[in-house]
Amino acid sequence: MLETRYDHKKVEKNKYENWKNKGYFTAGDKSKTPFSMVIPPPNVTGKLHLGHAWDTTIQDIIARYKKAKGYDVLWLPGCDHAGIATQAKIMNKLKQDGVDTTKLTRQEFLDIAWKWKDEYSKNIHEQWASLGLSLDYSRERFTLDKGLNDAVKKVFVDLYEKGLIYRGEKITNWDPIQMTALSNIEVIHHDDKGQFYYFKYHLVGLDKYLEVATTRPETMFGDVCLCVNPNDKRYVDYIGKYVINPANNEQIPIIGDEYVDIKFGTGVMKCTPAHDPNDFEISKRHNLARPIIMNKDGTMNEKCGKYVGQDRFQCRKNLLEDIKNNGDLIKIENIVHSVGHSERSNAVVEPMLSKQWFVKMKPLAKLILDNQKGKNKVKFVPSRFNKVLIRWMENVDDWCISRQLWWGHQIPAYYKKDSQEIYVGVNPPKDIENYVQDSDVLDTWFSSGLWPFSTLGWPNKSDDFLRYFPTDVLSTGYDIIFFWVSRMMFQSLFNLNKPPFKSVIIHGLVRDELGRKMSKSLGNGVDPNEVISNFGADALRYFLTTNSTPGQDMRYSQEKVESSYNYLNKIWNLARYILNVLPNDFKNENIDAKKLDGFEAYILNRLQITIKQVTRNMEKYDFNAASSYLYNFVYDDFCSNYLEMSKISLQIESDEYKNIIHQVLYKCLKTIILLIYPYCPFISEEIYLSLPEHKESIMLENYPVVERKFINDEFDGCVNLLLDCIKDVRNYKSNHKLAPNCPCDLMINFRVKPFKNFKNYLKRFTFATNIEEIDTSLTNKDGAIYLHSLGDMLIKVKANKEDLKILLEKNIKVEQQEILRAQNMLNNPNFIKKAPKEKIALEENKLKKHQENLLTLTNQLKNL
RNA sequence: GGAUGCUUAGCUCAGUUGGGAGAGCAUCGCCUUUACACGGCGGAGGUCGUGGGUUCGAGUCCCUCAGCAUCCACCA
Repeated sequence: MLETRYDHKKVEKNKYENWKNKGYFTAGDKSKTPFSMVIPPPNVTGKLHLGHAWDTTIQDIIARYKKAKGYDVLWLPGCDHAGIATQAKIMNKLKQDGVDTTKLTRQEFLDIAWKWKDEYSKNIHEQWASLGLSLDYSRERFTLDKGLNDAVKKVFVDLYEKGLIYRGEKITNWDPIQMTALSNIEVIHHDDKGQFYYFKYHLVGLDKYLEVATTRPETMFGDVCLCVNPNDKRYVDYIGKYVINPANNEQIPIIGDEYVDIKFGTGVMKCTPAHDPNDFEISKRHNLARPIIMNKDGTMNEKCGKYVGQDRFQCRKNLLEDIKNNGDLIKIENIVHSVGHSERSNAVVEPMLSKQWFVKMKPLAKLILDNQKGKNKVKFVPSRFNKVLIRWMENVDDWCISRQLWWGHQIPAYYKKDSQEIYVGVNPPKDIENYVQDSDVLDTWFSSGLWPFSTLGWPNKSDDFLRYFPTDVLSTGYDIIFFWVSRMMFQSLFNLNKPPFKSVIIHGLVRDELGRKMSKSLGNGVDPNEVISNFGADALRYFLTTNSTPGQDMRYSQEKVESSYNYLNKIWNLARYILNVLPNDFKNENIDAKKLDGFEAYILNRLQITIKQVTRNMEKYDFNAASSYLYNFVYDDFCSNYLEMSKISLQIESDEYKNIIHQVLYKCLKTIILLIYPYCPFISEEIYLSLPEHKESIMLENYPVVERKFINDEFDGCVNLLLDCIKDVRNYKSNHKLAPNCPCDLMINFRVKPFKNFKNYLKRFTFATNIEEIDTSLTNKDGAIYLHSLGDMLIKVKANKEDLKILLEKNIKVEQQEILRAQNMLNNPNFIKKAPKEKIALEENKLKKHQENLLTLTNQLKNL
C-alpha cells in the first residue's frame, strides 16, 4: 500500500541500482529493431549542471519511450577528456597544492590526470544515477580510450594522406595563459573598452610625418612597413618612401595595398605580419618579413629592446610613455572594440604566427552541404538550426587542431632527426629511434567528432557498429552545433560515407530565474543535486522537459519545479485512491465496450484521444506538447470529472457494473503511469509495482496503444451537458453567496437521451433535492431560473426576485451577444459564398439555439 | 555589417493544417466533502509589440517598423 504522501526520497531510493543490475539498460535484443543514441560526453572537469540534466533527460525520455515501444535501445554513455579545460583545472589544483608544475614531466602529469579522470567520472556516474538515466554502462567509453585513440590515429592519417590535414605556418589564436593555440571558435569576442593611439611616423629625409593609429602599440616592434591604399590621393606619392618606427627608430617602407580602407582612421595602417591575420595576408602579397616579437607567455621577446621580458600590457604602457616623451604621441581616443578572449582562460587572445596542424575545411564542409541537400539529410529539430549549420559551413575557415598540451591524443606525426622528413602513420616508424614524435595533442573536438562511431568499435567492423550505426537521434544544445555537431557530420561523411545520425534535437540553455546565463562569476548556478534532493529527480525531469518549446532557452523556476512536484503528488494520490478502491481479488479483464454506460464510455474515449495525442507528440520529440495532453486528461477529464462521478456509481451500481468501473479505473491508472513513465520513471515504477497485476518492472511494459473499440464520442454531448449543468448551479450558488451544499430543485429539458446515471450524478453534485424532467416549452415556474447551458435547465432555489432579475438580465445579454456574433457572420455574403458548408451549418445551428434561448429568457423576465 | 529567435493575463511561458485566447505561479470568494489543503469549487484578469497586406475570417500567413536576446563576421 502506498504512503499517504508522495515522498520522492523514498520513491527514488534503490530503484536505479535495481534497474541497472537487472540489465534493463543493456542493449542487444536481436529480436527487436535497433534504436541508438550516444550521450554527448560530459567533460571530466567537474559537476554536471542543469544544462546536462536537461539534455540527458530528453535523451532518457526518448530511450525509455522507444524501449516501451518495442525497440532494442542502445544509449551509450561516456566522458570527454576535454583537453584544455581539464589540463587547466588540474594544473591549477597542483599549483594550489604547492606543486612546482614547471618541473613535471609529461608522463608524471598524465598519471595525475588519469587519476583525476577516474575521480570525476565517478561523480558523473553518481549524477547520472540520481537523474535515473537508462544508460548502457556495459558499452561506456572515454575519448582517450585505446579504441578511440586507434580511431583518432586512423582518421588523422587518412585525412593527411588525402591532403585534408596539413601542417602550416599561419596566424593562429594564441592563449598566453594556457600557452597553446586555439581554433577560431574557441575565441569569444566581446566588446571591451580600449584606446586608439595615434602616433607620428616621421618620413625619412622629409620634415613630415604620417599619422598612424593602433590599438596595440606593443606590436609596433613587429612592424615591417606602413600601408596606404594606392588609390588614396593623399598618400600615393609616399609609396616607396621610408618612415621611422617610433617604437624602435627603425626605418620601414611605405607600401601600397588595396586592403587599406581609405575612409577608416587616418588611411594609413601599420603592418605587423606575425601578429595580425590581415597583415599576414599583406605580407604574403608583398613578400615581407614576419618577425615574431612575443614569447609564448605573452611577454616581449629580444626583438623589443629594453622592453624584453615585460608583459605585453606592461610594455604597452611603458612604450606609450616613452613615445609620448619623444613627442610622437598625437592623441589617445577611447573606443569600444571587439576583443577576442580565450574560451577557457579568458586571456586576451594574441594573434601570433606559429606552426600548427590544420584540417582543410572546404572539401569537408562540402560533404555536409551536399548531404543536407540529399536524401540522407540529417533532420534538425527545430529545422531552423539546419540553416545555422549550413551558413557556418559555407564560410568556415581551416580548423587548427594542434594544441600545445599533454592531455589528449598525441599527434601521430614523427619528425626525422636532422632532416625535413615527416612521417605520419597509425604506427610509429620502424626506426623510431631516428624520429621524434610531435609533442602536441589534438583538439578535444577532434576525438569527440568521431564519437558516434568510434564508441561502437569502429574502425573495426564490430557487431555493435554494424547494428547500431548510424545512430538515430542526437540531442544537444545550440551552443555546440559548430564545435561538435558539424564535426561529427563531416567526419562521418568522410570516413563512412553517411551521416552519423538521422535526427538532431537542439535545445537551448537553462538560464537563471532572472533570465541570465548561469555562470560561475555570477554565482547564479543551480545545482541539480540540490533540486533533486528537495523535489526529486522526477519533478526536475518533468520541469526540464515540459516548460519550453524546442530550441528555445528556458528559465529555471523553483516555482515550476514545485508545481511539477504537485502534479506528481496528484498522480500519486489518484493512484492511492484507485488501489484502495479496487477489491482484493481484483483481476484485470477485457472490458466489453458495449456494456459501458455514458461516463465510462466517455472517459475511455478521452483516454484513447490522450494516448493518440501524447504518442503523436512523442514521435515529434515535442515533450512539452505531449505532456500537456496527459496533464489535461489527468486533472480535468479523469480527476475532476470521472473519478468523482465514479464514486457515486460505485455506491449505487450492481456488482457486475461495479466490476466494469473497477476495470475502467485500473485501465486509466495504468495508462496514465505508462504515459508519464518516460518523464518520471521513479514514481511510475513505484506505482506500477503496487498494481494488482504487474511485471518485474515498468521497464518491461509496453507503451499504451489506442484501442479502437473504445473510440466512441456518442456520450460527449450528454457528458458536457451534465458538466455544464453542474457548473452553472455551482456558479449560481457562488454568485449568490449560497453555500455549495444549499439544496435546490432542478428542472431539465433533455435534447439528447441522458445516460443511465445522469440524474444521480447531477443530484449529487448540485445537492438537488428533486430533478424534474420537463418538455421543450420552458416557462418561468415560481422561483425558477433558466440557466443557459447546452441542455436547458431550470433551477429553483431560495432566491429573491431581485436576484432572479439580475441573473436573467445577465443571461439575456449573453444570449444577445451570441446572436449578434452569429448574425454578423451569416449576414456576410462572402462568408456564405466562401466558407466551408460545415462551418456555415454550425453557425446557423448556434444562431437558432441562442434565439430560442433568448425567447425563453425574455418570457421569464416578463412573468417575474 | 549579416543571420536567427523573441514580443500573448501581474510574472514565467504554451498556442499543432488560419474558424470563438490557454497553463503554472500570483490574486479574489467559498469549502477542512473519507485520493490529494503539495487539495477542491467558483471568479476576476488579455484591443496577442507597431503599422499595413492577403483572406469570408489572422495570435497563427506576407511586408514594414520598434524593442529585447543570441550567433557569425569584423577596420588597423
